[in-house]
Amino acid sequence: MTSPGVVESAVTDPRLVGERRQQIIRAATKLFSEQGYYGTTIQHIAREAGISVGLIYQYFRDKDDVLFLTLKHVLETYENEIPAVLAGVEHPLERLCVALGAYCRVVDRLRDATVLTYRSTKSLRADRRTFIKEGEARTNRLLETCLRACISAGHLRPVNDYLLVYQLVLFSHAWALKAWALRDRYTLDDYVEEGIKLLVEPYLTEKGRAAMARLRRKRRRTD
Amino acid sequence: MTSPGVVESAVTDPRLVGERRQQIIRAATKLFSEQGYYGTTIQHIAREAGISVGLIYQYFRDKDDVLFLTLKHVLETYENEIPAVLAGVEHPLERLCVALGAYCRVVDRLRDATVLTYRSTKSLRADRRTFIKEGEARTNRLLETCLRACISAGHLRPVNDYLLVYQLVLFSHAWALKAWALRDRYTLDDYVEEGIKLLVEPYLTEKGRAAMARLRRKRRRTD
Amino acid sequence: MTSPGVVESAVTDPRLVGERRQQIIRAATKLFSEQGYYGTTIQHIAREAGISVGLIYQYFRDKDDVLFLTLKHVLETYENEIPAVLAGVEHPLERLCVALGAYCRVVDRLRDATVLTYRSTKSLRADRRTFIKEGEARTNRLLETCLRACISAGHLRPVNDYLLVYQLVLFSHAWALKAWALRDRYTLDDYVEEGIKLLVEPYLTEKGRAAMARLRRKRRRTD
Amino acid sequence: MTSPGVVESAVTDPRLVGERRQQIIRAATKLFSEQGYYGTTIQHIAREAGISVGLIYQYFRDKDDVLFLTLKHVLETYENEIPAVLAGVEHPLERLCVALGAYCRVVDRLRDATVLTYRSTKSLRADRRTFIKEGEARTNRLLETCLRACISAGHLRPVNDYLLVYQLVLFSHAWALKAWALRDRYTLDDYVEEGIKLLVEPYLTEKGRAAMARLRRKRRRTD
DNA sequence: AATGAATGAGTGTTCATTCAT
DNA sequence: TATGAATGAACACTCATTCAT
Repeated sequence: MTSPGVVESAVTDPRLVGERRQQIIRAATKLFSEQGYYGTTIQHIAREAGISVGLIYQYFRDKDDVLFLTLKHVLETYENEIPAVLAGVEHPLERLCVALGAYCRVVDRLRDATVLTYRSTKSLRADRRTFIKEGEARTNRLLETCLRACISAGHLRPVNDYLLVYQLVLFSHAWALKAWALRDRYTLDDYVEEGIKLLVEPYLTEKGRAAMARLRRKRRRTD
Repeated sequence: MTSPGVVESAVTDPRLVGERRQQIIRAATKLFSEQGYYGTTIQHIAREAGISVGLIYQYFRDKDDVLFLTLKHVLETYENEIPAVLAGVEHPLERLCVALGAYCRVVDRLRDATVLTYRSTKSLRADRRTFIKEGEARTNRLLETCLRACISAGHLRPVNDYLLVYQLVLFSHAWALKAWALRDRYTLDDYVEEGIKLLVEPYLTEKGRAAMARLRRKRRRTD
Repeated sequence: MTSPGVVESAVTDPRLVGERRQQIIRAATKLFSEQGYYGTTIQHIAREAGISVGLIYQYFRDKDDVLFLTLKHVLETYENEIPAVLAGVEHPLERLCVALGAYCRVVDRLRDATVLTYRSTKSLRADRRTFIKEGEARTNRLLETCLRACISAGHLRPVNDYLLVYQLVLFSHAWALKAWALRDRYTLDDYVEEGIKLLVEPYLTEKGRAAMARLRRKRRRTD
Repeated sequence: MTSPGVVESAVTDPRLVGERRQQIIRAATKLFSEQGYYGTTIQHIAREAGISVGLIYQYFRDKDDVLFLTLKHVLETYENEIPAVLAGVEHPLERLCVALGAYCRVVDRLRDATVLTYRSTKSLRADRRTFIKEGEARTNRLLETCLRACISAGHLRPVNDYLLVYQLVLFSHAWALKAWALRDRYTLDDYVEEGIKLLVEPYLTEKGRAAMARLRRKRRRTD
């Protein structure tokens, strides 16, 4: 059959395909996030996007397709945004902290869509569910790389990096998943700061602690 | 009108009500977990439970009711199990570790239902959603109490207990949420052990480290 | 099959059959009248009658049976009540007026059930519908006899007695059918009085007018 | 929220809305009349109308809506037809007789729907029931106006016009309600003629009788 | 004779998908 | 390309009826 990651369209002009899909996915993300996959109808999406029902079926094969591209879009945002923010940052510890901050900020921006990831992945066809999970794993690896660099450089003592990455990811996701319990107590920046204190600092080596202090001073100057 | 946590039944015999409800919830938990709330029909549940469709409506007002009691059952398992396991355990650090282990073990046992909590809470009526969230908060407080006792006793250095509890909870939930990524690499016991290393040990004080070592020796003897 | 007017029962004791049926019909009449045939469930009737669902099926074959006996009961009330009131009344004009008054009074007492007659007769099986219509015709004939006696005696000029009987019946039924429009403007007694002015007096002969005046005076004395 | 008399449609083209609704109401009127509201399923209506089930829900919110518009259609026919027939008729007595004839003719044409009015009004939501009753009152007023004009002009002696109007209305409705007892004995025209003899002529004044005779002669000439 | 738990066919309604224009 | 009216399979829920106790 078709490969799991590709969605075919009846329309040939690739420029138009891109535009229309973006338009539809924007609407779908909003509605799926607010009312869930099953609470959102194709007719809702069409109205929200300002187009006709039939047109959606020119750009997506079925509703599953729309959900899939919606979730894929969230993952792609992670995969684009985090490396973009890391570009130019050299110091391993700084890279780790910046990556965590970037992750949390994307979660904040796509809050509803992040929740959607937890709620609706199982609504997908099996092969696409796998595809989405692989995307998630790829994002984790971005953090894993940063974490390992810190360990190699001796800033962090050897820890179970595999599980610690998950804790960092869950910490970020929690900003969306447990928004009702967190947003009243922390600003986003404070939350990231607390995350570093909780999930990075305890594992710092002597060297790491010194490096961290320097980074803190530097940051304070540039602010 | 009705308080959110109570579900009425057309059947009067309380013994029968208890039995039938359990029978239905068992079936519903299985199916909701496998196929989600909307992917599961009342017909499915009836067939799985070995009863007729109509009978479900003698014990639950509607499908929402079935989901609600299913989720409530998960929460009640936490709230019963964890205190039961803690009974008789004295040392603050041991209580914390035992609580984490108990939490993970309940998650392991109700793995599908735990995932269901994340997927389907939003499908509930608003007041019941709140009710479920409060149940979750109550469970968190069980861990929070253990954690604070450790800090008061000087075994753990002062940390952001509110967030650390969330990390411990997420760590436990991850055993269900990310089962596909974890169950190949860890047994449940190892996973708990790693959790302690990752989310408890780093915050130990000098005193805490000594106490922990003693506990470890004691445990090795009793095993 | 069974003859249309007979309803069989699984219970043999005829005394019990009579009592239970009355108990059930009382409940059914109330509920059918308030919520209509389809808006009333057998479970409602059982609760209202203070018995179990199963018991109803010991005394009636099905729901249709219950409706049938309910409607039959209304007709029988007419057929018993009107002759009872007429007994001993001699003068043809007085008999006509008394009959109309009795009819209206029964309608008033069985107001809801009378409306039910209009609403639900069609819900019956065909043969029973006919049976009910014949009962209605029988009641009409009671009035028809009174009316014809007045004409024969020269109190009323020859009129279309067949249609005038219908007008008298409709006038009585209107007290139930259009209650919302009539009960604010008239007491039951006034309504009957107006009915006589409207549907009897205009057809009086010279002789009839004299007789009517005498009757009026007589009645005033006895009041 | 929505005013009780308006029914919204998902379809925008007003021409189509009109056509489809008429098509559906025609089918519904037939079936509701034959089998009653609860005996008729949406599937039946769809098949009778030659369309799909879903389409009905594009033009009506629910089954209640279909019944409501069906009943409303009957009332509107009265309110349109009677004034139309009266247009150009000058003489008060002629107007009254023409109005009664028009009323009976509409009842004849919408016979089943008229019975439906009696059977199913209670199946409507409360606010709509009121709406329908008001429509009925409006139709009554058409007759009331004719009747009062006759009294003012001295053609009819003073009578209880409020109740006489009801008798005229019931007389017309009886053509539908008691069709089984009337249609074998009268043609529609004869029935109307008998109605005039029964419910108009007895109340004529001397002047009225003379006028009536002239009208009769005139009519015989034009026929 | 009496109970009420259990059944399951049948109903109103929704909504993904199609297709004539 | 784009529209939106039309379709009909599928679902939650009801309730007359049965039957074991």
